[in-house]
Amino acid sequence: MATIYDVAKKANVSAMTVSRVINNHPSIKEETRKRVEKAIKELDYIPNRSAQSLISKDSKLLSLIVTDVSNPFFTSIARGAEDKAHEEGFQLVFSNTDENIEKESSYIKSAVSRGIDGMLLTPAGDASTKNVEALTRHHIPFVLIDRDVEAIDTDIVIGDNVDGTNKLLNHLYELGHERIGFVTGPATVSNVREREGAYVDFLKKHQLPINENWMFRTDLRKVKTSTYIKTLLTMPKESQPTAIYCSSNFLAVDLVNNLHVFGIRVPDDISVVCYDDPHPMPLHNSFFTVVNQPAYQFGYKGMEMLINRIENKEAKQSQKIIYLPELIIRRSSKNLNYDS
Amino acid sequence: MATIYDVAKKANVSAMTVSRVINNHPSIKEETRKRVEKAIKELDYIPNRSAQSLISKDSKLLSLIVTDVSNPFFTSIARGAEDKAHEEGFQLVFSNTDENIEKESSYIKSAVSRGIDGMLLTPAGDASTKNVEALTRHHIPFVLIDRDVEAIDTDIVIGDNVDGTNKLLNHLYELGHERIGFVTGPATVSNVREREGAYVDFLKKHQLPINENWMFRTDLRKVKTSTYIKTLLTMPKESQPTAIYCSSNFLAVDLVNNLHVFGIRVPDDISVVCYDDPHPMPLHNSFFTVVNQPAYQFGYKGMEMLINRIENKEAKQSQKIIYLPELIIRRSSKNLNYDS
DNA sequence: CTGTTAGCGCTTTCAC
DNA sequence: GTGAAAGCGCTAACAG
Repeated sequence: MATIYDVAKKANVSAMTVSRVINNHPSIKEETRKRVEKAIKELDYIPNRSAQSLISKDSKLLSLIVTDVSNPFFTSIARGAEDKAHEEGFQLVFSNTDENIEKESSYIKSAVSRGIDGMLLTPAGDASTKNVEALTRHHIPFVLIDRDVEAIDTDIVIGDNVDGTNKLLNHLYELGHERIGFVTGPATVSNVREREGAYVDFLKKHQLPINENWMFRTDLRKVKTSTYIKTLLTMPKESQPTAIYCSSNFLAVDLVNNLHVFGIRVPDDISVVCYDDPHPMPLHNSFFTVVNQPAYQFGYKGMEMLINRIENKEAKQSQKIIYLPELIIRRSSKNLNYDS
Repeated sequence: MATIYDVAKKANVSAMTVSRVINNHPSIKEETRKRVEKAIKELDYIPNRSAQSLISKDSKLLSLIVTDVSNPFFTSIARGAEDKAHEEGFQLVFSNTDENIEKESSYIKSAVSRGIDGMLLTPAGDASTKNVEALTRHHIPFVLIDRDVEAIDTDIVIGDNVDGTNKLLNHLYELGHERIGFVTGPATVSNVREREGAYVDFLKKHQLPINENWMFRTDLRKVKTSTYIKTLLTMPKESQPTAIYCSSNFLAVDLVNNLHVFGIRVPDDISVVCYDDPHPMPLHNSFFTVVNQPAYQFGYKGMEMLINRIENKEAKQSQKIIYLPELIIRRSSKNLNYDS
C-alpha cells in the first residue's frame, strides 16, 4: 500500500531518486541508496507494476495459450515456457482454449488488454488466423507452438509430422501389420492434416490397403472411440485392422480403454500406437508405443524465440524450428511375424 | 494502441462517456452507445488494464503458485483453478517454485507488485510463513492448497493424509505385508510429516516391525532412490521390506525405475504403492496401486474460496476443506497370502 | 548526483 | 445523459 512517495518522504529524497534506486540506476550515491533501501524495507514497499507499465509500455507479462494443460504434452510445453520466461524475468499468464475458437479469441483480447509483451500460442485451428490479427494490429509479437496456421507469418516451433507418422507406421509394418487403422481429430488442425496425409502416403507407398471404415475422425475434446469400435466389429475378423495409429495420446488412451470394455485386448488382439507420450513420467514398464516429441523444448525454445522477438523489435525473418520425434517401442504394439 | 480519447474523438463524445460504455453503465443513451461501440470497433480499441488497475485497485489477475506443474497432481490443480478463475472472469499467472523457498519469495513479491487480487499457493514448506507475510501486509487474500503451514490463518484445501496412509497400508497389510518401507520427502512439508506420522502409527498399531533402515528421506527435487536400494540390498533377504510406501508419485516412479535397474521386479520381488496417481490419464492397465486425491477439485474449490474471499472483503472465519483420498488397487502391489 | 514537471490511460467526483 | 477536472503510482526528460 505504500507508494513511492511514502518511501521518498521517509528517506528524505524525491520520488525520482527512489525510482532510480528501484531500477538500479548507476548514478546514485551509495549512502543515498542505502537510506532509500532502508525506507523501502521498513515500509515494505513493492513497486506498482501497473503504474510502471502505464509509462514504460512493457509489462514483463507474457501469455501462454494452449488447448489443455492437462495433456502431458502441453504440460511439458508449459513448464518449458515458464522456465525460460522466469530466466528472463517474465511472468506467464496461462489459458486453456479447449480447442474452442471463441474461447481463444476472448483470451487473446484480454491478454492484449493486460498489455502483455508477447504470446506463445497453440492455435485452436485454422480459424485462429482472425483471432491472431488482434495481436498483429496491436504489434504484440507471438510465436506459434505445435500447430501451423497458413497465412500467419511468425516464428513457430513444430514437430515433423511426416517423420513421426512414418516412424510409427514403419514400426508397425516391420512387425507385419498391413491393415492399419487411423483415429484422428478435426482437419482444421494442421498437424492432424499432416499426420493424415502422411498416413495415406505411407499406405500407398507400401501398397497397403486403404479402407475408409478403418479411419475415424473425432472431436479432440469429446472423444467417442466406442462408435469406431462398434463399426470395426461389424466387419469380419479378417478385414478388421490389426493395428491402429492414433494421432494423439488422448485418443489412444480412450481407444484402449474402450477396446478393453469390448473385451478386445491390446496388443494381443490389436496393436495401438500414438503420437505424444501419455506417460508424463515414463516408467520402465510404460505401456504405449509412441512417437515422442520434445515438448519441454517446444515450450522453452518457443519462449526463447518470443523473447528474442520482443527484445529486437525490428521486423525480422520468421523462423521455423522443426523437431524430429523419437520412436519409443513399448508394449502396445505386437509382432505379427511370429504369430503361430 | 488506440486510447479512450481516440475513441471519444471519433464518436464525438467525451472520454468519460466511452468509459461508461465500456463498463456498461446504465445511464447512456442507446444512440450514443451505438456510436461509441462503432468507434471502438473501428479503432480496434481495447481498454488498457494497467490504467484501469491503477485506479480501481483490482486487476482481475490471480496468482497460482505450485511446486511443479509437471507433476500430474499439480497439473490437475492448475486446470481446476484456471477453470474456476475463467468462469469468474479472472486470469491466472502461474509459477513453479521447485520446492525452493527463495524462488517462492520472489514469485510472491512480483505477484504483489502486479497487483494481483489473490493467490492460490502450495507452500514450499514451513518456511513459507515469512514469504506469505508479504501477502497479509498488502491485504491480498490467499488460499493454501495441499499443504498446511502452522501459523498461517487462511482457507485451505487439503487431503486427509492419515486416511490415505491408512488405506494404502491397510491394503498392503491385508495382502500379507508386514515389513513395509517408507520413502518420503523433507519434514518441512506438512503432508510429508503427516504421512510419516500415520505410517509409524499404523505400524505400531498393528505391531509391525519398525526399522530405521527401511525409511528413506530424500529431496523432492533431486530424488536419489538408488542410494536407498543399495542400503536395502546390504540386508539379508528376510529382513528386507516386502513393500514400500512412497509418499509421492515422483518418488514411486523413480523408485520403481531404479529397482528395475537393480533387477528387482515390482511387484514380484517387492510391492510399491504411493500417494497421488502418476498416471494423468488412467488406463485400464495402469501400473501403480495408489491413493488418489481429487486434484482438480483441490484447484477448483480452492479457487472458489479464494474468489469468495476477494469479493467479500470482510474478515471471516477461515475454512479448511479436507478431501478423502480414494484407494485404487492396480498392479504394483502383490498378494503375499497365496505365495507358494 | 538529485529534483521538478508533466503525463502515461483511465475513472471518480462533481457539475451541468 | 454527459462532460471537465483531478489524480491513481510511476518515470522520461529535462534542469540544476
